[in-house]
Amino acid sequence: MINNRELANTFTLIADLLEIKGENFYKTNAYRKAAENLLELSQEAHQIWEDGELQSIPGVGKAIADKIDELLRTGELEFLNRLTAEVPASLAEMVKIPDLGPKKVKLFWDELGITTVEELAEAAKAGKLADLPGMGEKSQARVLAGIEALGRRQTGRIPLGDAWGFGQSQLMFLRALPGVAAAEMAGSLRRMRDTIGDLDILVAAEDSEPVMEAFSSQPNISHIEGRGPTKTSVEFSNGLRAQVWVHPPQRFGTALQYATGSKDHNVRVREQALKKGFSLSEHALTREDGTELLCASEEEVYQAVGLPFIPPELREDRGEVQAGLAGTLPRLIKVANILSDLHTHSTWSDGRGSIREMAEAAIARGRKMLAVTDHSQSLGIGNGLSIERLMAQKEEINQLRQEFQGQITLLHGTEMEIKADGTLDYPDEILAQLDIVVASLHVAMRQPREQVTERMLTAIRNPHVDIIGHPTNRLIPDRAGADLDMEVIFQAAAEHGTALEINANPQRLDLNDIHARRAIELGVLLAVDTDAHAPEHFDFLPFGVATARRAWAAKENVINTWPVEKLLGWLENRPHP
DNA sequence: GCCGTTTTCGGCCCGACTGTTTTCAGTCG
Repeated sequence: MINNRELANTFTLIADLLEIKGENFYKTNAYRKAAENLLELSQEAHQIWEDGELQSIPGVGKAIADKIDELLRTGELEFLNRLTAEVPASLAEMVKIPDLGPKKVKLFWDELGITTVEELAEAAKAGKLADLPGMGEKSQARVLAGIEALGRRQTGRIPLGDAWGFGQSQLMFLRALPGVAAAEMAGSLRRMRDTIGDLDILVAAEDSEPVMEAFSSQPNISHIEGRGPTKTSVEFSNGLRAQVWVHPPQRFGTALQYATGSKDHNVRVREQALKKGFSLSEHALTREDGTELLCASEEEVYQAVGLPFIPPELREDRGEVQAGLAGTLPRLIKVANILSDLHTHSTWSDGRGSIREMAEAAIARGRKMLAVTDHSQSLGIGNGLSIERLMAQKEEINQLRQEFQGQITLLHGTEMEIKADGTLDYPDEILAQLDIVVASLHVAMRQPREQVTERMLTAIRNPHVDIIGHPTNRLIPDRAGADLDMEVIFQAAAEHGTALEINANPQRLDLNDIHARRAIELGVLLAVDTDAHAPEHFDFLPFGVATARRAWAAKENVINTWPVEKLLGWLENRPHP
């Protein structure tokens, strides 16, 4: 069955080819928008199709719904076949080259018959591009540079955790420059997406030139892609690209709002601004008579267009503007609300810290409760605990519990394997002796959807299992998660009162934002845990909380925010229908 | 092609930077 990604790729291809053909911008944009929305669905499109509800997908009207229907029924699309007969599909590869768009690609195709990236590189090297209308020596050189850059950038988006540290160091560098009043991260890093395309940084300064000069003179920059008074784009030698904007402090609010995006959110906000009689740009809110309303803070921007402040994590055009207008935005969970970490490891299995060290690290970060959940016996690679070792561990925790009394509550638990054959790794009578049970999938992830989903349901239905750890077991950026029927998982978790984890490790962030949001809608409780394997891993927490915020989670949706007594009561007497 | 508490037809955000141009087109975010 064709999945959402394949559908999205098909519509993106259609958009690219129509654009090269010179089709109306709004029509091509409609295909792109539909593709993006397909990727944001929490369910598979074919399930929606079976219910006959395709047009309930945002951006999908009759024409696109018919095309999805044809693709799902036949695996083919007559419209696309006719289109590729007219415009070679390989041209879509060429528009991915930086600084090349549909107009230039069409020019090379019309004038020189070029249909592939290889032919384009040859033509550029042979000097055939420079004489074309609108082209010149510099543009020809840019084409070659773009093809090289395309090769370098094949790695695509980078994990949030990797971009975070680099972004912070850039912020510190900029904030230390003379004349800089403020510097803030913007773009997808500020919105805390799980992967980051490039860094967007906003600087407040009266005089932009010295800032741009200092920024683009850093030794680890491999080349400067653009350099103007308000915007500079560079590529660092590690392959990461960054853009820096400089605006005067009194315009910082509009500029930060603009640079944070997302693009779709900004379109929505600007529509709202127009209704209030303003044209909104990064510089100001401009009235129809041309006078400007300057905003030093984002709060002022949102207020002026009639909206409450919208937290960056929500700015994805997933209904946040509408909710803001209706006054139904959630009160988002905060890092400071988290009292417990319910999924951590120690040297008993594959952790790098003793239980004592982990407890001390948790106390230092203000946690009130810590669950020690080492791996279970069948996970050999993780030094999983036999029943004998599990019981010995209980002794150690009982002793430490006395020692840490009044500082932190220690729980004895397990991260239990959901085994390949669908059974669980400890018998129920052992699980009954533990304070908390996290059940996770690590092996046989490539089983067919029905089989792996059924394994997960076995764990969810077990009355001793409290939390499902990193439900899909994806790894960012390389490993897709197991092919689970998430809708069925969520319904079962809601029914049995089993919490689903948002694993805060930036390589995991699993559940992701979209799945977690759907889970909340269906009444599922979430657990935000670090899965710490070392004391410093407790610092992953903000990534997990950010993912929960992106899922529109309020404090009460996340069991880690509950007071210790309430959470202990839940673990003890969880309703098990 | 999609969409609607100002619309079922007529809209659909706004600007920076570059290169090739003497006023603008293309690309990008």
